[in-house]
Amino acid sequence: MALEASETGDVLQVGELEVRPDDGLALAAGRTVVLSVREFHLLVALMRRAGRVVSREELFRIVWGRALRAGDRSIDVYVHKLRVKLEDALPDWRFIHTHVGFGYRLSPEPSHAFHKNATGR
Amino acid sequence: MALEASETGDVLQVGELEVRPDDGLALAAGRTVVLSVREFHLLVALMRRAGRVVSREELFRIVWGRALRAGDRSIDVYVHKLRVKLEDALPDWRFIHTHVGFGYRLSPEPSHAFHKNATGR
DNA sequence: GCCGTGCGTTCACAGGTCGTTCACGCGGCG
DNA sequence: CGCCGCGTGAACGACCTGTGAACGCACGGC
Repeated sequence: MALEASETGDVLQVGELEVRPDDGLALAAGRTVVLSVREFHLLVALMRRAGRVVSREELFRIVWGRALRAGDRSIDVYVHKLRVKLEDALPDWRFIHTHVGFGYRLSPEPSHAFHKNATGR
Repeated sequence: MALEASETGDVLQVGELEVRPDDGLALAAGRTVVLSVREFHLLVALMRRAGRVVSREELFRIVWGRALRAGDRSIDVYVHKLRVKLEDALPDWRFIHTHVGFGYRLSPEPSHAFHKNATGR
């Protein structure tokens, strides 16, 4: 897996976002972001795979601990909740990008980026 | 920031173009290029055969998983879509070259190169 | 026990994207 | 000229996502 720290007091950081899995703490530019348990686990999972496209299957298995059933939209809903809270905390950045047919990818990008074809969605 | 570790298997690279088949990720000069599933598979297929002329039949079989029917123009359409997005991401380079009657060949060439008759191989 | 609140799941509708197929145009060649 | 191979824009139904809301539940206070 990643060569980032393992479970010992690690601090995940992506852009202005900082998360401490062990402490159940999420910070946006220093200010704490209030998340529910699911939201938090989902964010951690995404941050541990920052920059990569993660399939819904994988995300669901990691966060929910079981296989994703066909038609289950929980992930979409939680991604949305996360987006709302992140956008609320850091309006100028977009973190969770959709790759249609593939999954989601987390990485910091200016929210006003040209919507052409590069680094988006 | 997370280190963009390279723990995944293969990373295809052609010029400024980089593709990670396992992650469903395509990068152009570092910036991610948003592709649909078909576009992505087509690009992967071409990159795995970079520098060689690949027939439509072969490409179709690889990407679509079935035999190319006479009159099917899907390939042309997708090659075009790919060209547009690649040109959009790397305006100074042309990647997909048509070999009339034979197929397509992927290799990086300066877009302003004189169209003589030699450049590729 | 009764009620308010927060959470996680599921619905339903709306909007977007994708993949395929048409239609039209163009240049090369017999 | 007529045909063939290819480029390209558009049309269209199928499929995928975004999103607000409804539900059922667990918990804690009163």
